[in-house]
Amino acid sequence: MSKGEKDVTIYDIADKLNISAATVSRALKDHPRVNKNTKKLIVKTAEEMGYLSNSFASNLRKKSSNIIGLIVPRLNSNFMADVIAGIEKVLNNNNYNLFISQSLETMTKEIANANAMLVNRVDGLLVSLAYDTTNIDHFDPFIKRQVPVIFFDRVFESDSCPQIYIDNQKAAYEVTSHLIKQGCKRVMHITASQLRNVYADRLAGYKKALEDNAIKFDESLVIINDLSREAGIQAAQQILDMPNKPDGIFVANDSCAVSCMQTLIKAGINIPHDIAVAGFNNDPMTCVIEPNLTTVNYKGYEMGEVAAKLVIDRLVNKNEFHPAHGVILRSELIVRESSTRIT
Amino acid sequence: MSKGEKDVTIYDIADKLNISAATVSRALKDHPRVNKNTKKLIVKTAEEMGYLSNSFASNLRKKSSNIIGLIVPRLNSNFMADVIAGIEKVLNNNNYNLFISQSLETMTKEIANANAMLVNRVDGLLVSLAYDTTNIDHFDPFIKRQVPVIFFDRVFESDSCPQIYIDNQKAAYEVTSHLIKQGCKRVMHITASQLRNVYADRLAGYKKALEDNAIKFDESLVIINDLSREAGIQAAQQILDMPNKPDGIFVANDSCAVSCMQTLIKAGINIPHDIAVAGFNNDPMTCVIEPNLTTVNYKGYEMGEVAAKLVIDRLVNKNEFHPAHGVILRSELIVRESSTRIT
DNA sequence: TAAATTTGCGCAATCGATTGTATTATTTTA
DNA sequence: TAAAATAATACAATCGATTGCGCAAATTTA
Repeated sequence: MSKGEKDVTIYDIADKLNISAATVSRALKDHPRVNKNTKKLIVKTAEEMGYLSNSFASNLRKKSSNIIGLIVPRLNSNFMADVIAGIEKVLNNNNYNLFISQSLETMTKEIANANAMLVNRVDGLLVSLAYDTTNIDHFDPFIKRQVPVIFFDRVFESDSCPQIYIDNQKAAYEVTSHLIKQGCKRVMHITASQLRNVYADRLAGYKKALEDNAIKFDESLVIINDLSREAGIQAAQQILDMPNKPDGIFVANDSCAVSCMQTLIKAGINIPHDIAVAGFNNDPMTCVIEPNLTTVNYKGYEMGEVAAKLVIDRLVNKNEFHPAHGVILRSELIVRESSTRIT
Repeated sequence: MSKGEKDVTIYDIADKLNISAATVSRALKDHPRVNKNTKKLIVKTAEEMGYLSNSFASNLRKKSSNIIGLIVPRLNSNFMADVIAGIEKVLNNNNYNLFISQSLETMTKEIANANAMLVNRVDGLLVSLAYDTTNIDHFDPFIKRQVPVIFFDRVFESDSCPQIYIDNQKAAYEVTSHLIKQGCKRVMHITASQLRNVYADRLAGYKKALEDNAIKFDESLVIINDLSREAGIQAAQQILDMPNKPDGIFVANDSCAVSCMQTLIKAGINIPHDIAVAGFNNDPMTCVIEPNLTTVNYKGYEMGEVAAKLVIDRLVNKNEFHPAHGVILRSELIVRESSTRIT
């Protein structure tokens, strides 16, 4: 099988140069106590011999992997792509690698992912929770081992883990208020699992806006589903069957909002005049659908950066997490035609 | 710093039970030469003590990581999400983990990613190439070390690496033929870097279809860009400036096709009657744009599965790669309103 | 019942890099 | 020039799991 020449080790280099492996090791990591010329020679020889440091050995000895784990619900969104880009930038600058996995919105897979991260001994963990995660016991082993765990976007209240998110309640309040200002009297809200802060807070913001506008909260105007495209179609059908239809809809994500809109439009509903619609996330899709979708924008890239900086700060600079665990990032309402009645 | 109790090792378990570490090690991996009762006791004790196998030590000794690397141009597409899901399913079933990274379409980052994979000693590597990758020298170290490298979708001709892709030429031929059948006489083609098989083959298929329909190939009807949304807008503007406009456009990906269409429509062009349009990939967006976009569908999930199975087969079953290196998967033309003139 | 197997377990080397503690060579200081 | 300080290198233990080999006990076979 392995006709391939054996991997070159620091011992091979040491033998060749008649020096000790310790010096080779130190030279390769630019230790100050090694003579400059020796260093140069060693580095050159290592290169010539095709040396590749064995990270297993190194990690074993150093008890660290320089790998940060990332667990997200899904990868196929622009938001997550931005988050990842932000994380990668910071990690690369600090010589850390990223281990990515997706839970596909299930706690089961999230647990499996966490275990994989544990076994592969990541030095830190960044997490955005799945829909149905009811507790975060699966992250306890990390905390016990002093591996920093940081939640972003879909966070979980925990004293041991910092959290990064936007003010979802405020954002939802703004969306709902905006719809009301456009003349909506019966605003519907479509959202997902109330286990997740992002959806619970958005519902809270929605309720608060109703309240502040003296509109009575109507339970029948709230739909909780998985915010998938299919769910959007179903929700639309449900709306079409309603005798007393809403005149505004605030959907907690864009792809669901879009499919819902499409279905409504096909059924002859005029948007925004019969029903005004708003989404959340500012997905590229929002500018493809006609009329363009009002939505909430927030910067995934920045969120990724902040999360990564927090871990790095903890790992590299040995800083304890700031006592105030929450970092709240900015978001903005983007008004487009799907909700514009007054011009 | 680390007040956390030290990690439990097999030696701790061995001491506690007054047996050897060798037996503990064997018991934990269910070695047949260990008594069933001893095994049970060891497993139970390990659990109680909160034992976690140290993969560094294990990997060092076994010279394998059980990690497969994945390098893709971008993560934020539905196609890639499907691919990844397919890969993960197969890998999980075989007790392998996945290490994901994105090149963001640049060779520089692709090389950096490859090096990270090398350092972290993945057991196998799955790759879809960036736009501007001109050679695959950065994968040589893997091949030298007998680490299987498999290309999918955006492949590179190489004797050492199997390739999985669709028949892009045929698919493009079908798209172009379809447009011609709808009455198009001047079909434009918008595509990307001809370094990549997918785009070179699509151009070839486009040319072949023209030829077979006795239409002379016109260089000025081919635009090569990066197929981004912005590029689609630019391309549309370029078209609008043309004195002799095309009456059909075949774009090599959907998001570019969509933004191009949007721009054309805004300028008063009627699609499909003035210009018929077709894309590639069957992104969800194709059913959001009006008129819905004709496109080519191919199954990312299956492609991921096949790629992963190939590595696993090589690693687990020690099978050499099949002499016929290419696996060609099925694709299908999906005709929608953006190109339907005849009904 | 003696011989041959099989079962169960331990010894000790090994994987390759790191690092605290010598040790030797060189330079500086007194 | 001897003593002290510094620079450069080497020694050897260590990280924790794996595994070939050996040995004893238990079981089977003849």
